[in-house]
Amino acid sequence: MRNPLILKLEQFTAFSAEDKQSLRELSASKVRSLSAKEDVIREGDKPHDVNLILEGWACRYKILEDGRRAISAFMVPGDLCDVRMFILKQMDHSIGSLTPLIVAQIPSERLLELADSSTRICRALWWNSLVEEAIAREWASNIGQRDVLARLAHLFCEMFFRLQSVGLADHDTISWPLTQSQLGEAVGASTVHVNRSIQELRDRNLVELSGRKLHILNLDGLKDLAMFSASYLHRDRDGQSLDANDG
Amino acid sequence: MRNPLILKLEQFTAFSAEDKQSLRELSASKVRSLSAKEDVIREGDKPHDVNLILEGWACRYKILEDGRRAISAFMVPGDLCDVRMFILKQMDHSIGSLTPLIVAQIPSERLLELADSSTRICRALWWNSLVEEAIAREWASNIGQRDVLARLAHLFCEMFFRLQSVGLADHDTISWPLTQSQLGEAVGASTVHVNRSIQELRDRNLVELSGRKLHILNLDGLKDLAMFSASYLHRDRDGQSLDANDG
DNA sequence: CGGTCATTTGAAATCGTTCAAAAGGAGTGG
DNA sequence: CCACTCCTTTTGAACGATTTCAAATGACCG
Repeated sequence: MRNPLILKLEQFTAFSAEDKQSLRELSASKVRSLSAKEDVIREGDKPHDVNLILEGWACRYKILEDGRRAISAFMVPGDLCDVRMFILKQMDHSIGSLTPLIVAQIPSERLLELADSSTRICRALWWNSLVEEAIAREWASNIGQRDVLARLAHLFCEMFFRLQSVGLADHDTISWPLTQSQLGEAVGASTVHVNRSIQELRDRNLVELSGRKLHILNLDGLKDLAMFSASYLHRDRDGQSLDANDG
Repeated sequence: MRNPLILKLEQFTAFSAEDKQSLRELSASKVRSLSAKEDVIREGDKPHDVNLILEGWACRYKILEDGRRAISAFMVPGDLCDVRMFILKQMDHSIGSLTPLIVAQIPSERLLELADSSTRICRALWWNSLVEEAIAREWASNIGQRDVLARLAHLFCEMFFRLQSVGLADHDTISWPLTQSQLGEAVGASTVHVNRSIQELRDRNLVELSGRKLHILNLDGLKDLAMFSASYLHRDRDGQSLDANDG
């Protein structure tokens, strides 16, 4: 199996064989399996390891005082859960599994050592945090300015590109483990309305969603409806100047 | 005048006199004045300087294809506009002034040098980016899960605490330069609805908003309504262990 | 085959938008 | 100080989007 972290970071710069080897060793750290609907980390925790998702989906969430759950991000293979913990005293939100999950628990010292030892890897990790921030901002403006139909279309586009970049898109199809109610917690809409909006996307022949698979029938149409522009994902090898040349 | 960047970063760790001096010199870099409604940086730009806001308010925004403007963040004195540009090839959104603005244009090399020379400052800057990311996530869940009344209440709370931390709150009053239509672009609501929601907040004796001033009459009530918890602002000196002891 | 959870449907109630217009500042030039 | 203008705030009313509640249907698991 290709390593999803390496695949993702290579969107930024080309690694040397040595870089890749170090990153692969990192992912071979203590591997942990979780089932669906468990917490990887809980709000208030001060974790010592960084969790790298190898398989499955997770989400960042908060429980509001009135009991509802707000999902603020989805995380898929290649995503690092909590790099921020080098600095922040405690988690201000929780991370929970949405499917059975396989994560590598990377001791934070090892990650720091690696970043210190290779400028290329250090920059790539930095790039990665900045892209995560950009995704968070895009999420906010997605939810703030679009109607629910376009929000869903936008989310479908984003997850398609993100999974594609870690080798998890099969042509125009990705796995889609989310229930409509989880989708509602993410886009800020009721389950009923999510359901009706998905039907509308289906009627317009943009997507097909069944059997935990999302099949994108008309990517351009979906992007138009969502007003989606992929620039915030920064997949354009911003760090080319750092490229290693021994691949 | 106290330096807003120092005040802000000191929420994380206590600086030495020397640290403070370096930071002060940074803010004395080329100072630029802008009037309201200008762009500080435009989407697609590749800036070479980092802009530090010394006075005034700015916002991050994108223009959507249908012409509407989505505001995804407000920026106030002490905020650094675009640290991300060390890594990313180009801006994926614009930054525009909302009031007349005074910014220090810090050459990126100087900021990097400073970060290299002091672990304390380096960590404080890192902390700052992570808090910005947390603010972006909170923004998303604010807009996704709350009704417009609570969204406004939440934004009022956030800006109050942020301005307070850079010494710009006068007891329970902060300056509030935003028009209701700008507020609408930020919280994802029509101007009319923003107006009616503000009236409701007024009727409930939570805030008073007039003459470009926001007067908070009942902070606890406002926080309850907003389901506001300040933990995401990480004002609790997470980096205490790095504290200098010569203040 | 029953039980549980996810999806779908209908209808009423609520929230928020849109359009159009009036009222209220704040600044400018005479 | 007034008249004029521009911009923001406020109001009313109709319309549209979305939620809520309640119930039916479908899918999967043991």
